[in-house]
Amino acid sequence: MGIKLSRTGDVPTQIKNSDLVKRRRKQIVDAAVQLFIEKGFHKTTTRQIAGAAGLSTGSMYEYVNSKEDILYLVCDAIHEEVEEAVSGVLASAGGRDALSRVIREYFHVCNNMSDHILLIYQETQSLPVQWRNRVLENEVRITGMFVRVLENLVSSGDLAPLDERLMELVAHNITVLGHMWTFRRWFLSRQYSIDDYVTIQTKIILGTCDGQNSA
Amino acid sequence: MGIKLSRTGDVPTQIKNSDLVKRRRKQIVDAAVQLFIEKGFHKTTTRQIAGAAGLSTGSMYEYVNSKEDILYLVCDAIHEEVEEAVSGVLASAGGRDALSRVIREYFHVCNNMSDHILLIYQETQSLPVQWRNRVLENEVRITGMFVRVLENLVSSGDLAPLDERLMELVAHNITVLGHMWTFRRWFLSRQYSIDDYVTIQTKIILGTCDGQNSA
Amino acid sequence: MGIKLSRTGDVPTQIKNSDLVKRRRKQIVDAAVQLFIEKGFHKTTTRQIAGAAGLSTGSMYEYVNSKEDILYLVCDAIHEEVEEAVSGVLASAGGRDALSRVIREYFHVCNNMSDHILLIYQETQSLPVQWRNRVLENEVRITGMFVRVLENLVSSGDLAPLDERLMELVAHNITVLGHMWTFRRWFLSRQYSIDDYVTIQTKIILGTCDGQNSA
Amino acid sequence: MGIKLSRTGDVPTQIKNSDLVKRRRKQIVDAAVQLFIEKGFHKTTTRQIAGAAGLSTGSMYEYVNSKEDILYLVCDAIHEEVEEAVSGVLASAGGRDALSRVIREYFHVCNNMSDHILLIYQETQSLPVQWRNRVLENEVRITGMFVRVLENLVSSGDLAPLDERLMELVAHNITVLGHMWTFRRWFLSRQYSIDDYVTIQTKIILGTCDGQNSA
DNA sequence: GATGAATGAGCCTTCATTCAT
DNA sequence: TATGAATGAAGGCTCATTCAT
Repeated sequence: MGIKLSRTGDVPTQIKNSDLVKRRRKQIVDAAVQLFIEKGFHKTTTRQIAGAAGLSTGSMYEYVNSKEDILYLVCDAIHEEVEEAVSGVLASAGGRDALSRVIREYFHVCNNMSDHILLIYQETQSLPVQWRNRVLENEVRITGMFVRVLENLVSSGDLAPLDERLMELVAHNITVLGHMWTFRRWFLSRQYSIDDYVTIQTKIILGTCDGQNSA
Repeated sequence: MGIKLSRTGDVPTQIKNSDLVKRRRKQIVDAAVQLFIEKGFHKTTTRQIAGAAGLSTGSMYEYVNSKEDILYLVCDAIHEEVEEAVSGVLASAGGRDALSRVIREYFHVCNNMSDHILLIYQETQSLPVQWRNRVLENEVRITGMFVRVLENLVSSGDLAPLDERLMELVAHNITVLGHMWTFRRWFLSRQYSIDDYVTIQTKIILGTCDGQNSA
Repeated sequence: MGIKLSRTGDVPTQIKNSDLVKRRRKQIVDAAVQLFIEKGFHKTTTRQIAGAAGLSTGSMYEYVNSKEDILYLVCDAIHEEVEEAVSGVLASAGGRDALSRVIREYFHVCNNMSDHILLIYQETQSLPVQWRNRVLENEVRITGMFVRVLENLVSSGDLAPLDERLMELVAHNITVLGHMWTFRRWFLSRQYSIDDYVTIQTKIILGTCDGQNSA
Repeated sequence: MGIKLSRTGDVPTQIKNSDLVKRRRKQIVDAAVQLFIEKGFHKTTTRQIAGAAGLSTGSMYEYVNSKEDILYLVCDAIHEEVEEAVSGVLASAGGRDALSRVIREYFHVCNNMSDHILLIYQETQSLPVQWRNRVLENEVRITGMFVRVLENLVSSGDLAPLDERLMELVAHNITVLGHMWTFRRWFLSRQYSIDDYVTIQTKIILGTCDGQNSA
């Protein structure tokens, strides 16, 4: 978890200087994220991306082999950001209310990265299979972080023992309930602020753990 | 709820015979659903759709004004099918275990219509705003059905009184937890059968209701 | 000149009843003229014409063989209308001021049928050669009417003898100067009313005749 | 008048090298003029234009945004050519017979550019409004050149004083009588050579000026 | 390493015309 | 006669990618 393994190394390049590659790819990804969010992957042209990234079309194609490459890079960057944000809290997570704090933090990340998360839901399908799988794995790795939080809490006694499978599912639920805010915010926000949402869902999730306890 | 209001009447046509319109559109939608699922909206061509529907391109465009029309028709048909399936159970839903039964049914619908539900998550964005909104409304109408189930249970005494807002959120959770199976099945199914999934999530959801009670 | 030879008889039909043909074709032409003026020949569809004419597409094609047929019928109808209007004045044309009266009348016809005349300038080219020629002949036949007026005036002594070729050219000038009002009205009308225009151009044309006299 | 202001700068491009733009657009316009004259705007395909211009379709669209752009470029080029030709004579126009010389020159331009002038009469309507207006303005600017010739002649005493409005109308008449040769040449040329035409019309026009004098 | 012009396959859509009913 | 659904060739335009400079 401490290892931040940038998987983007797997996207091959024409360029030798690897620092330059990193720098240019950042430009590309930053530009692309915005554009993909605004107009979607298919309605964004490579020209627009290159332009927004401050590169010529030709140049861009020396740091990237296809438009799909860019999409992968984008998805990866998004996941990395989510992961990083979450792992920040995890570091300091301990004690009774660790779970609530992690949930709160994570849901706020989801709130802030709404568009990015939606992007992944919508465009992952456009990726070549291999990369689609990579993105899906990223997705479950994030869930894995929650599993570990739960495990720690149980082992520290801060949480009553939980069935292994249940624990995993609870982690998935946390993940997806965070996402839910991103695709239903347009509706939910009529009645709930993000804080309301966090509060209630937290109760529900914790209730799950407790309730299950007594079941 | 009993009224099956086909909203597709809003998509205008060149053809006068409205029975024919219904028939041809079914051909079109049936063809398109498959193709969209296989290759995505953008990688499916109108010629492919027309061909698969057994129509000439020209003919197809007498029943539809654009490729986007087709996408809308597809989304609408999917929602209609989901709604219909769910409302089937609702009719006979009563008594203590009504909620479990509805959940089970709904989750099975999600399981069966996995690809269709994914399709909606992925392609709704490609719709013109007005129709995108229509599709989103369909989405919450389905959630509304669960709200009503909960209300009925509470009012019949089969469920302990629930805060109004909580009830709504529970309904959303049910909806989205059903969807979760569609986008995480590739992973979850390694450890859970759909029935396992139903069982555990049902417990969690019911726990929510009970647990909340005691909170 | 007295003979109103409807040249439209040359456009063949499927239908026997020739009165019906005449009636239906009138519907078609009336509809088409408006549409062609509004949107031009190419941007008007046969469907629109049929619709506006109160016929089904199929029906229309029983009175007409092609879209070009319709254009020809339209051009012909316009010319017939112009011709008729002009020949009305001719009948009563005599005496010193006959020429001014004819000019005034004709220019007012041009003013009223501005759009129609423009239509002919713009779309004649889209006609099959044979019909294009027919339309061009119509055009010169109208000019011929002015030639005859001049001849009559000369032979009645109301106009000084004019060189034959000059006379013909004057007739063409009258015709085209009438048209000029239609394509330059947008500009000319800033400074001249149609009546100003008539007055001045008449002077110029008459001056031509007189001036030429003394030359 | 000495300033040749190419208005085509208003048509935007993807290409940065503006010399190249000029060169390629010349290829495009040259090809298009021929094709439009031969078959008309609507029956010419963009592929044909690109082909005749020695470009790929894609390439052509880097220099132009639509087929209508091409039509505008064509109309503009034609007007520029006419203007240039006429302004050539104007430069050396002075003395008694200046007007005749200008008329002769202009009518010969019309004779040589017959097809081009017809093209403008026929296809201007297919232009988006804004450009249509531009073309119409070009048209009156050319007329303006004749107005100025007349003014000079009057002020130099080579022509008797003329009413301002009359002068303007005479200029329009010159312009349109030149055009007349283009749309009626098919008929007129049976009896008049272009030189005959020039001679007679010149007399008529000059007669106008003189005759009007005495009126 | 960078640039940006060139490419051309392919897409969505239109519409004049026909023909079975 | 009248209807209107069906046809399919063709058209305008886009855009990911390449490559000469």
